[in-house]
Amino acid sequence: MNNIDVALICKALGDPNRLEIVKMLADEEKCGCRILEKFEITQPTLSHHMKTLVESGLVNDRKEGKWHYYSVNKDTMTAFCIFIRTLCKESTGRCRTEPARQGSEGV
Amino acid sequence: MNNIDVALICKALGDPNRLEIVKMLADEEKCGCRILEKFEITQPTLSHHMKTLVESGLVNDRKEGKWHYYSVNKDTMTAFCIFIRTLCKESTGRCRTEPARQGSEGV
DNA sequence: TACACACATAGACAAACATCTATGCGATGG
DNA sequence: CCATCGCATAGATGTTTGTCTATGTGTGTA
Repeated sequence: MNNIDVALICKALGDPNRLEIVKMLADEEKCGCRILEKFEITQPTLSHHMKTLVESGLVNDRKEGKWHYYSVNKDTMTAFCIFIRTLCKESTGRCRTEPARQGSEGV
Repeated sequence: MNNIDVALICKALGDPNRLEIVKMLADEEKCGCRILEKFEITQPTLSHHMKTLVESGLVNDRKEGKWHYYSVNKDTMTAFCIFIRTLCKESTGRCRTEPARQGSEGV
């Protein structure tokens, strides 16, 4: 998972409404109209947000009749989770405790 | 950690340059001028990005003489990591395999 | 004391974004 | 076959964002 992918995912999660949507989908798959009920935004705005989420790879889109069912893409979310963990060294091993002063003065 | 905090962190990580900065800082504490060397941006732009990162809580800022030393805030990063893991149910327990069809038709 | 260096602040600007209204389009059902 | 429903697309608009140039501020040093 490269920087572009991660930045795209982060950008997708960077909007409070989209974050809330992903939290809802983490519980269970939901169709668009049900998601819409929970927010004070118009349908086109939700459609725009869902497109952003799907394009980031975080959310799956399954069509069935008139409805679109959305769910969290577990593979992407797991890969993202693993990536974030690498930024948080405590969990992968021992993090250096000293501030690392090997000539960090200005150039 | 509430939605606003998480969205702020995600927004901070949503820029490729800032993401790269955080990755650099995950290795070790660095001063601003050293970070600047790695990017093709001006010093004020870096200053702006560092402010965003510090305000999100992801990055610590320690001043020493003329220099500012930046490092990843492990507490924030850990809390963020834990939050992301809740969006990725596989790691917390068994995720439901069926699409959950209890009346998910339109309103 | 005067300069150089690290960083911040102010202001400008184009691009991206979140949101809306209006409308189109496919599927369902009477 | 036409109305309704769920969702997408088009276009507009105000706001936010990433970046720049110009300049200010504080600290170390010759």
